[in-house]
Amino acid sequence: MSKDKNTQPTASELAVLQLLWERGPLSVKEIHEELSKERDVVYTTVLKTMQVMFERGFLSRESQGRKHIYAAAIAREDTQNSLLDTFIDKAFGGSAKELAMRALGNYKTSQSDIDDLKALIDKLENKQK
Amino acid sequence: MSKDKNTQPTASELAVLQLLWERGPLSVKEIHEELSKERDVVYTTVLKTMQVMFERGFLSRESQGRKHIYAAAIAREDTQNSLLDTFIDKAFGGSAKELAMRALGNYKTSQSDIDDLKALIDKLENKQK
DNA sequence: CACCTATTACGATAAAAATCGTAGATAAAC
DNA sequence: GTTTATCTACGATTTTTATCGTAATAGGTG
Repeated sequence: MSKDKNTQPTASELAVLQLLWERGPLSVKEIHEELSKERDVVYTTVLKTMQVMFERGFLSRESQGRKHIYAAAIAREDTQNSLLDTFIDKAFGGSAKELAMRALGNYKTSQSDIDDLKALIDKLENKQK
Repeated sequence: MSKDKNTQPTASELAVLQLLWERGPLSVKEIHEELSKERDVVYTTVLKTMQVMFERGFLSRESQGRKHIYAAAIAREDTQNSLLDTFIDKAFGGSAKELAMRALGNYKTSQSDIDDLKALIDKLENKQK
């Protein structure tokens, strides 16, 4: 009913979630292979992390033969929103607009990005009136 | 040019920095008073945090009588940019645009916010061509 | 069926961050 | 000049997160 206090994934947990969100359910082995491309990490470290995530309710899993196939049990959008919320407070003193403008100003945007943004802004403007 | 790897303030350090960025140099006592409004925290905890921050080069300080007046030694914008960078990767799979749109979509924006955004987007668009 | 080996389970440790208590020092008050 | 209140210094501990090693097990393969 009331939500857990403890529902914000840590940095390494997020790395796992990203993969599952993007590619669907995966085994520990597959996650480990993926993560290993970026940095050195031992198999059992990943395993342990995912076991903890399972306990925390961030992942679900089903057995397939002797192994487990894990899936994200929390929604990407919800999670991102919650992280964003925390981050805006922590780093931008609560100003979402400041954050958005900084993000846009500092990174490359394609024409289609710009179109999307324009559309969003129109929508915001209309909602306003 | 490129910044030290190890120079990202932690969450509690950021809370201190925010205050200093907004209000200018302050004593430990003043920071403590401010932070106490939000959550329970013991004086020496804040002191210790600030001492560590001083060692880490995040704060500078000068003596005033028997006490120290601390100031932020790292720029707000630089720090925010660096944090943003990390955050975009960690939580939004590297997409600044996704992050920006989410931030805008989820929080209230005033007309003047919208005007600012439009201006920024025009600028981005022109830079593109 | 017996052997391999991929896989899980789990405890232990390490590393990072946050918290707090005690001691000592210095200025201010008397 | 003695006392008192305010601050700093700093070590120790706790809490959280990340890492890893060892042992047990369950399936597939010969």
